[in-house]
Amino acid sequence: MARDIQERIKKLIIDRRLAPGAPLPTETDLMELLGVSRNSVREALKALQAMGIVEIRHGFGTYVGPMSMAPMTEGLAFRTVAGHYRGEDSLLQLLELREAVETGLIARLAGQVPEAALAELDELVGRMAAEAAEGAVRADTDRAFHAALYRGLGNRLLSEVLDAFWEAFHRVRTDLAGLGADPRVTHRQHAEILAAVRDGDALRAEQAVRSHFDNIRLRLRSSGQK
Amino acid sequence: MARDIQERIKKLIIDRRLAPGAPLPTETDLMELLGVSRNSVREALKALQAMGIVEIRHGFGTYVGPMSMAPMTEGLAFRTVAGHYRGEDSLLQLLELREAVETGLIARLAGQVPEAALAELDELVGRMAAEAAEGAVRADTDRAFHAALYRGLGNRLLSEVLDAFWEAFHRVRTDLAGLGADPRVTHRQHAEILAAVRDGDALRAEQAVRSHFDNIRLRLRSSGQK
DNA sequence: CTAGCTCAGTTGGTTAGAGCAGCTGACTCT
DNA sequence: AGAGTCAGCTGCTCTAACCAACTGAGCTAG
Repeated sequence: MARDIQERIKKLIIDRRLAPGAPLPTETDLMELLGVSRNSVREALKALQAMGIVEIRHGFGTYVGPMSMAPMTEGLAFRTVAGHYRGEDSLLQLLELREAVETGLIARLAGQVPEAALAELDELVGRMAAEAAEGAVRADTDRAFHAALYRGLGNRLLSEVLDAFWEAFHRVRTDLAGLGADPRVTHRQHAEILAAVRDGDALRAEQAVRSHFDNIRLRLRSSGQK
Repeated sequence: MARDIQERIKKLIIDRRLAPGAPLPTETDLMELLGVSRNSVREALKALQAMGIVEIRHGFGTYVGPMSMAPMTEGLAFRTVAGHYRGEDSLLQLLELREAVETGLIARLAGQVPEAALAELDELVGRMAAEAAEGAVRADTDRAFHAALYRGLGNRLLSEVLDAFWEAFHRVRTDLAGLGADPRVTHRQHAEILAAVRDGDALRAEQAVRSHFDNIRLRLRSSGQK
């Protein structure tokens, strides 16, 4: 029955064509509308909130959620942490998921990235160089580079999924292993990826991405032996 | 605070190294353990259930969930349906997400698939032929083909993610557009993919996968004009 | 007249206690 | 020995009350 309530609220969003950010009926209204107690309504909303379908703001109201990939990030991260503590190589699997997908995509991107995006990537690589000189590349910069790179594929859903993978990996990594790659190597590898993509050399681009992931994997293995 | 309860339950799973299927404390126990009311415990559990982190069985108990990708499938499907009804081409985006990822992966697979897996794929293509002769290829068969294909990459997480994409797409497609591809074309295209992979011809394999998706896209467009 | 404050009203958050419903396992009767 | 029953766990739903966050109208001070 609880399942049923969730479905009916979802149906309500669909039927009313509610866009993300649109207000939903109050808990009291939903009570009457669905003919169940407030408690049940709240449990259903909590579940929908966990899936990112609704957004609840205390003292303000309930709204249609952003439908982002945040819940997926959350779930992936937890699954990976839980697996890690039980002796699985879940973090490595997550990294290899990213590697498999990103190396597969980079070839299609080579030579296809518009000038504006290349300029943005140039700026990010420049920032990496500056940050490397000061000791460590900021995580945000790395994330922005990957996001800007695959934005060129022109699929927002794909971009969000890749970003979710990135974030899940990053969160688990900083939680478990002390993060730490040689910032100068990181900078050099990103510069190489960008150069290959700019030249339209698909094979070299793929090799560059693979090297980048090899580097991360190496760091993971060395710090993970505890 | 509700957020806090969820985190503490998650922490409990991590700290106790609980594997999927392991029993969690009862609601009453969690009440005392966390020092909150039964209601709050239940709301937290509902949210965790929605994320697949716990599994609740009425009259039996609460258990650590399978941590599958099912919640992601759920979320993706809803996001796509909601977007579709609001006039977005969300279903097409989901298809292109699959296309981008699968065409990227197939090249790495060409010539690398062990004989046992090829035999399994042969069997599935054979089943497709039989089903096509009877009118329509069963969805399960198509799903099994894609699953068996990418299983060869040796990453369970990756396989689950791809399968989740497949299922989300399939569910939305059958919900929205009347499903319907020419079953003989479907069979032929899968046979071609398998042949190219067996020959180790990466380019041909990629082209075959792309054709397959082109075919689906075409059907989508023609039935989606309502 | 305006800027800022206060307070009432709305909305979600939390608690408490009661009874319902599904499942298991032991106990009993045949 | 086997099948039926019942007691006890478990989670599920409801009601009723109060707490906490936010908004906005109205009031007060400048």
